[in-house]
Amino acid sequence: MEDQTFRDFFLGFIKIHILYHASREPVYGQEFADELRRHGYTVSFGTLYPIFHRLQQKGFLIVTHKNIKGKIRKYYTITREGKKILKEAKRKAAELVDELHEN
Amino acid sequence: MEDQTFRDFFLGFIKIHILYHASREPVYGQEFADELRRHGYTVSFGTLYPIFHRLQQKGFLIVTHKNIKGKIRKYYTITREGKKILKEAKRKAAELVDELHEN
DNA sequence: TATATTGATATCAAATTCCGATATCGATAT
DNA sequence: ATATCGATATCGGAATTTGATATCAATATA
Repeated sequence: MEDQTFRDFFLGFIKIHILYHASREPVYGQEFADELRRHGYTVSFGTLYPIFHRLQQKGFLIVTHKNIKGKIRKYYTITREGKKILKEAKRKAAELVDELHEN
Repeated sequence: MEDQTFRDFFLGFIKIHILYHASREPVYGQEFADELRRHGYTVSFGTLYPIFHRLQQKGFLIVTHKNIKGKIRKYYTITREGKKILKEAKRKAAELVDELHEN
């Protein structure tokens, strides 16, 4: 179960995942797609890269280029602003889970 | 803190909230907007109503019209299909929260 | 009888986002 | 030269989001 009729439910989750990982260590797109797949999310690069770009453009991530064996990788790291959103996301996600488990 | 630079992070949360409430009792738009506001989400009716419509169209909700003191209300209730998504959402949300709280 | 009010849903057009497919990039291997 | 490899970028069509505005049906009021 994971298809196009309800992917939009989880796009926010994916964005939060990105912020979280980028708060722990620099992340780049290709690797992150695998990480997401491991968590059961499927997302194409046509979706993923623009998300990275927007998060950067909005000031939640910063990027550094790294040349790895001749391949350019763009590593993203969270910013102070990004951390604020992440914190808010943490709170809201916890609240959601609590509510979902009320009797 | 809750503005248009990161609303998209939480639109999925809102949709899950809808499914959850519609699994407990019939819900309608106007009332639900208040409920969301209580939870710290701001969303206009131009966003909210189309979400209800799509959830219904995709078979996750069913609607019944009720005439309350002359005002028509559209009460939405979750379907079997909707419950499946809700269950999946519950699992994914819990997983997200767990991950966010890892050291 | 008209019209204002009230609680509610519907829809519009512009902007943004999503998506799969396809292109591109830079270095190394053949 | 060109094929391959790991990676990022972008295209155009579709779908979603948004604030603003319209509409609806009944009742209250003038």
